[in-house]
Parts: sequence; C-alpha cells; structure tokens
Amino acid sequence: MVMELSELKKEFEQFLKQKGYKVTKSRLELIDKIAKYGSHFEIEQLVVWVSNQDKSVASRSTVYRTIKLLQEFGAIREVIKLGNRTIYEFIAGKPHHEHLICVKCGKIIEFYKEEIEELQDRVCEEYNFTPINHRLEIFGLCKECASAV
Amino acid sequence: MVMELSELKKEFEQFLKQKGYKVTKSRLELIDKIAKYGSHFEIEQLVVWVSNQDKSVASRSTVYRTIKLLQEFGAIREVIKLGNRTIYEFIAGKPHHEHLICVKCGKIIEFYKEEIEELQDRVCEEYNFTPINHRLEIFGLCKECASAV
DNA sequence: TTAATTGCAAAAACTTTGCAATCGG
DNA sequence: CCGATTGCAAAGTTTTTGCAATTAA
Repeated sequence: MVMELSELKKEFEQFLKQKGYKVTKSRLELIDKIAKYGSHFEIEQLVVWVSNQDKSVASRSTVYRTIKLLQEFGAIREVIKLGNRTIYEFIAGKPHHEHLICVKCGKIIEFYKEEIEELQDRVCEEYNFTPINHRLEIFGLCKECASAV
Repeated sequence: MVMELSELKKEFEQFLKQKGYKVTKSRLELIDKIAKYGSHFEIEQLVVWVSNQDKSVASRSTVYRTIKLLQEFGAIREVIKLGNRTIYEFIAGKPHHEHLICVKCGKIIEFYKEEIEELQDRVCEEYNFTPINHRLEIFGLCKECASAV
C-alpha cells in the first residue's frame, strides 16, 4: 500500500474532527479492520468478521453507519454492483482503476487505462457535465472459467 | 425505435417457445407496457403503473419474474445502480451506450464512444477475459445543476 | 391432460431508524 | 456536562419463494 495505515487513521481523525464528528473506538477499529480485511468486501462479511473478534468492535448498525462515513472520507467506495450484491473496495492510497468481474467464479481483476479516463472527460465536456465519480464494470469470464466451459 | 414492437413481441414469443417457457398474456402485456413506459424505469414504478391499469396485467411477483425473463431475452438491462436503487432500461433495438447520471436531479444522459468500447476490448484481450456485458456509469452534475450550485 | 405460470401472502435479504444507555470532548 | 454515538430491536425496502388455483400447449 502507498499510504501507511497509521497515517490514514490520523487523516480519518482529522476528517472526523473537521466535520464535527467524534473520534470513537469503533470508528478507528473499523477503518483498521477494513484495511486489513483485503481489497474487496461486502458488508455482511465485514459484520460477521467483526462480530467474531474477541472484543466487540462494532454492531451491525455501527458498521453500516461507519461505512457511510468512510465513503464520505474517501477510504472506500462501492465498486461492483452485481444483482443485489454490493461489493466495496478499500481505495485509500490506491490509484483509480476499473474492474473485470468473472460472473462464474467471482474473480475480480483491476485495470487502468488512461485513455478511457481521457475519453470520459471528453464526453463530460461535450455534455457540460461535471463528473464526480464513475464506475466501469466489465462482466464476463476469466481465462480459467472460459476454458472450462 | 429501430425495431417494431410487434416484431419484438414475436421474437419474444420465439424465445419463450425455444426455452420451453409458455407464451402467456402477462408476459406479452408486460413487454408491451415496458416498451411504452419509456426508456428508463424502476421495478416499483412499473408495478404501480401496471397495477393501475383497468384490467390487471400482472402481479408484483409476475413483474419480478418477467423482468428476469426479459433480461435473459435481452430486451432490458440493469443500467444504473445508484445506492440501493436499480434502474432498468429498455434496450431492444437500441445500440449500446453508456450513461451520465446527475446525482442532483436524476437526469440520465446517454452517450456512446466507439473508442471506449475498443479500449475495453483491448483490456479484455490483455487479461484473456471474455466480456459478456459492461456498464459505465459516470455520476456527477448536469449543466443545469452545476450552475445552480 | 399435465406441467408451467400466476397471485397471494409469507419470508428472506438488506438497510435504516427510534430510543435509552453510554461515551467523547 | 452535553451532545454525539452506540446497540438493540423494530421497521422499512426490495426481492424471492411456497403453494393452491389457473392456464397454456
């Protein structure tokens, strides 16, 4: 990772203070757990994982509420919406990228194409549209699953 | 629209028969209603609209079940996933395109950039990934909403 | 005839919220 | 101390499903 976790946590504290929110044990624990959980995750997994910790870190409600804060802060984002599932990604310190999603095995491949970003900017200009964020999902079969058919 | 609705309904009938499904009144009525509903819609809207028709067209369950069939058939697709909402689009006879979504007023602008498609194909080749479909959503502010800030 | 489809109501899955107790500043 | 946060359970959303009645082939 580009950014140290301790540094990220400090920035998150800054963010909370600046917004008039409180720096609580749950919030700091959660950003820590999410960072260590792995790149992609779903809320339910996180709730279960967090519930199985020795000491209670946060309840389901708090997880949901903190997820929103972390999105606002910019440490995580919804990257894949597949059927009724929402997959989040820990993006702090990571450059922007898009995803290839294997609909058979669930594998997620990240990629970045500068030209695609540029073309998007051009489209936005054409329509006088001010982009805030975007998401490009390519669903299909990964190499292994395609050859297994 | 490029394709006639009557022709589309015939193709849908073909599709149903081929799959061993039955051609029912509800299914034909629904493809008709959706085609006439307008480009983008959410299921709840459709259920309400369909419920308000003189003669009952289909129940909520049937709407949900038929939506899945129509996706399989290829007449509609999930085009925008925003928060917990899913916006579908009637795509039969329409060329592929992507969307700009105004997060303030909800306006949806369609666009198509051949180069973006080509670049995606190239990425897929690089990763030996077999694409099935994709979705590019650019969230931001439309011209009107941006100037109103 | 008979297997698929429908409508209903119940359940499931996911997310939000009211409120009393607790915690941070 | 005071207002924000938490946990809980209840409620809200959205979607799925079991089953008896109905319908298409």
